[in-house]
Amino acid sequence: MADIKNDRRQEILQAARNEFIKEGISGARTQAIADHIGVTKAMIHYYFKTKENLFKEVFRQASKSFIDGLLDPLEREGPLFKKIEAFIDQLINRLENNPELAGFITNELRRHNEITAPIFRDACNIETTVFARQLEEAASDYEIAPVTPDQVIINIFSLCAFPYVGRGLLKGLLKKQNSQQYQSLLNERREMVKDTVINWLAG
Amino acid sequence: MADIKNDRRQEILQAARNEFIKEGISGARTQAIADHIGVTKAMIHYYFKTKENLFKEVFRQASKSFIDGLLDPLEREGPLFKKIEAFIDQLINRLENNPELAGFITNELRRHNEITAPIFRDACNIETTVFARQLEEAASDYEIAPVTPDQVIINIFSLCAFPYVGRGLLKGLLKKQNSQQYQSLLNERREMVKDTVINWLAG
DNA sequence: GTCTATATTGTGATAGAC
DNA sequence: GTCTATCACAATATAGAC
Repeated sequence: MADIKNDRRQEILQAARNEFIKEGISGARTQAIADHIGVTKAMIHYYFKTKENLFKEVFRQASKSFIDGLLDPLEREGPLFKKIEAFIDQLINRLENNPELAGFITNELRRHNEITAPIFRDACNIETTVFARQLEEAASDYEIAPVTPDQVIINIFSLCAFPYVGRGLLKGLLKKQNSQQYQSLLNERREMVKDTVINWLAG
Repeated sequence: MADIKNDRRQEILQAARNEFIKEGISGARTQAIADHIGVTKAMIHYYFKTKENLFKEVFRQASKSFIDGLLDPLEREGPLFKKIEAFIDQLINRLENNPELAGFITNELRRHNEITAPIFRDACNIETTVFARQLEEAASDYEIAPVTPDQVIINIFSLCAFPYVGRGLLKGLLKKQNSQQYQSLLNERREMVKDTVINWLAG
């Protein structure tokens, strides 16, 4: 039946997602994916033809799940600073729920840009027009310093995502061998990132 | 002679550095390293025994070159905000001079933590006692908000490094297909990062 | 020190039986 | 749809000649 066929396909995709996120496309092994759900490599070929096809599908879904709706809080009606806080909350929630996802996406974009950039670009089919206009108005009313939406988004993403993507680097630099020590630093950051961004804008 | 032996060793290390930074340990090929300097793979075995040994040596040098002296501006005498600005300048200089280095280190730490974390920890043999004391004094004099040195360093690293490590992600998100457009965003950031950090501390 | 040649294992892909 | 068996080749490691 079509349902059985679809189930098996989904099962492979799920196992592939785990393997690719953990190992990257270069380190991932089709054998490991097959083993994990108790089928043979031939099944992967049957449903996806090649490892690269399977990777592309995983990367597409990973990108979509990370990006979809991410900027929505900025596009709703409401006061500027409230919206920024809601956006930061949502971004940190996503990072917290899937701590490896952002690192996977950034790294595969770095190492295999040819393959991944078009897929990621496609997933980033989102708008920021409301937010851009609101920033401009606030700046011309002298409520905030004159900044571009691009730099606001870079700042917020950097402050939120790097502690996850660069976790190992920061743990070494700050000498936090204990993971709980580092996690409590992360917990403190939610309000701290909001302060950092708002203070910067409010000047 | 010992010098010739040492030269060839260095030559292999240099080629390996390029290959490993570009491909990571999983994607790197010993054949590619050998080809690049016109020797055979047997040479690599002669000087380093295994690919993993060679990688460890490359990662050790990469970590040291990134970390050594990095926090020095914070440990010198002088006013707090000047020191922070000098630190940000130096960090961005290093990222600019070697845009792939931070991404390499963060990713190998994520993917091969068992191997890399001890090496990186060893490279991070640095002090921040002067800076920590200065932050504490400024906070008790109400010159700045009460913050820990750890969070200051996380904020600065995030704001400086993520635009390089997560370049592909941000380019997609901001729809900058043109690399020059993205580079000019990076150029604007040097002063902007300083503002962001100082405004946050000054409250 | 450096190379050629080869051992050994791993890895993605696929043909063909059921 | 699923498996067994196998191909073709890539990759690291290494022995042995020079």
